Amino acid sequence: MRPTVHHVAEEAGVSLATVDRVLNRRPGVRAKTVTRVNEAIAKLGYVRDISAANLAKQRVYNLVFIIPEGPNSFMLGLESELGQAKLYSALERINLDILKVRAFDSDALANVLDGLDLTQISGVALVATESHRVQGALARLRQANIPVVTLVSDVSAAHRDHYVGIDNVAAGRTAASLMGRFVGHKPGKIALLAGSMLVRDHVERRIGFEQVISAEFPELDCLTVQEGRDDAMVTRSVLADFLGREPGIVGLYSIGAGNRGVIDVLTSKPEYGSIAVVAHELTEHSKRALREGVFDAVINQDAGHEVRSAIRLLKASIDETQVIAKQEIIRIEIYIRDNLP
Amino acid sequence: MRPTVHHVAEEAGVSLATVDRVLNRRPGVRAKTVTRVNEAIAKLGYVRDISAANLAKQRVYNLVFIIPEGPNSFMLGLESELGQAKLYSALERINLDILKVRAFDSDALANVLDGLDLTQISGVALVATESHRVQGALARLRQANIPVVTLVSDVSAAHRDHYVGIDNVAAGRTAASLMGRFVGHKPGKIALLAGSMLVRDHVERRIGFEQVISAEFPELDCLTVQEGRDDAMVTRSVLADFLGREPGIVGLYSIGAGNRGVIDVLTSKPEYGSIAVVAHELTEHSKRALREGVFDAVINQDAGHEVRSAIRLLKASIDETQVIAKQEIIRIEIYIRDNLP
DNA sequence: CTGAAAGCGCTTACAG
DNA sequence: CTGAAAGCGCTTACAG
Repeated sequence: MRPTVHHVAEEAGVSLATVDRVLNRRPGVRAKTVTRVNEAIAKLGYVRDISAANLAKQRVYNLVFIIPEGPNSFMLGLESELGQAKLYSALERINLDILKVRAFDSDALANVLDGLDLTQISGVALVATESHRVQGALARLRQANIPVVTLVSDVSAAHRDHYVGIDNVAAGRTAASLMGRFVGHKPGKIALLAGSMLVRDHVERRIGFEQVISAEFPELDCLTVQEGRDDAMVTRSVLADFLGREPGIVGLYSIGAGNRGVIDVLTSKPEYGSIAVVAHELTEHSKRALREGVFDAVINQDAGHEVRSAIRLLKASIDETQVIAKQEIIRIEIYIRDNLP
Repeated sequence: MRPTVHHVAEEAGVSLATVDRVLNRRPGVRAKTVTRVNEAIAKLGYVRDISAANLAKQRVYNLVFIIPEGPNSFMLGLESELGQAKLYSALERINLDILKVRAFDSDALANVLDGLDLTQISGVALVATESHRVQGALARLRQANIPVVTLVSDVSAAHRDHYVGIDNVAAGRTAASLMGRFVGHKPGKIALLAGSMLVRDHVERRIGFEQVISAEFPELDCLTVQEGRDDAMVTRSVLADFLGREPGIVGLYSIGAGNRGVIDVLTSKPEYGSIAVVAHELTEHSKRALREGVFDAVINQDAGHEVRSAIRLLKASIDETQVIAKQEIIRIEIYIRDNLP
């Protein structure tokens, strides 16, 4: 049988209240008593039963998720996963608040962060757009002992406790290796289409992509990055123009969102059918594009996994417990027509 | 505030004990009283706090995992994940027992299943080798109301509650699509190497693979399947012989385990360097093979995810609660050199 | 067929 | 600085 606080109290010759004080590092216990209790804990191999503790405390975890608003399918998917998570989290005394903020707008993000009532919040997860103000706001949270997790798009490591997302340089390299093989060593130009070069994830994917193309597929030539603002409408006109005026394109790497716009353009002219396409994020649109042969591969990160992982990491920070490291690694998933979920 | 048993009792005008009887469907309550309590539950939207219930019950979940023994790296990985899971599961009153049985030996498996003490067990997960006797043994478990989950290799759906693993036909199709692209539409022969044609997963992968090759890459010719018993030594000699006597092989699909043997043979002669290779399961060996360009792609299923999923599914069956369906889907993962975890 | 009281492992005022 | 008692939401003998 697992030892309980009662066993520890008896072993240390103190009361339950004192054991509890030591366990929770509350002040007002003599150093000598602390030592006695800690020795008893070590001797018995006592491990606290967190659910019993939470029951007694009537603890509630108030977690705030801040995500970009707008018609980006991936972010809508993330939001829907958060909705799902909200339902079952309630059973574990976890409250999820979802706040939306303008995409790519670091000031708007900083405003939301600054507006949080720190006395009401146990942890924060955010899809970051980095800026000096955002960094300051995050520092304030962490000073208040509120754990911060970045989701999908990171800030520099000093300003958050964890990053939940993929290694975007590696994702770009992965895209490039697939692209090179799909094109099949015939020379040509590669079009690059991103949401914005202001967010770290898109920048990093591009870096990884160009690394591998220049090192291993020198016959391919990466053109200047076009920006579609992760918006299907903008993407459509930007890409249509670009393909119209650049002949000899054999491959397209769609770094960001806006896949609907990409698909519209690619299916608008028969000659675009031969372009090898690697895109990001599995959505209903990109799944269909894979099935119909418009896209050749999609690199994905599992939004549901990311949401659950962020929740587990925040809760573990708050409880000061361990997570299972391998469970929290977000994989760079490759999808082709045949392994769609 | 969430309603509790106290609120339900008051609303229904009964005692806590009676509420508890209804909640747990215990006998000895008048039908009329049952209705009153259920109405109160519905009216208040009461949801039982499982951790409080488990605390009161001092409930322990005894889960048995049955996996094949032997030097198969994937199964050793699965075992190590089970070891990990054992550590943290203890915190949630879950006991894991790991039983090992000879690989591909359905009688040995049936013997272990028949030997289980059904009064001591809450749930069973097994890597299945199917047979009539195994089916019978599983039926006996399920009659005793013990949930059964198959892991990695399935039996027919009537004999288990859940299957935790990938769709192996789709995995085979995925391997074929990659193979076809990697070979690059030049004609040639494809070698197929499996562990055993007695296990469903290997049979299914082969079916999927040949479907896609014959439909979409008619220039490729699949040769007779060789069996390596998921053993590196056996695999090595079988494959070396085979490649020695079959000229014109442009691709190799390694359906099962025994990757070490495959790597040894492929690196033994320079002319094998041009063979496109798709294999299964990410292990230290196959990762190295990807990095060094010996393998072109590896199809993987995440053993850690499978173990955790099996535990969650068994626990949910026992508690009669819901799981998050999407979290329990095991993905057909594709790894190339660039997206290794 | 039903209920009052004690207990699961932990925490929290309150008293001293 | 320390302890006795009550309580978190649920379940379990025991009594009637």
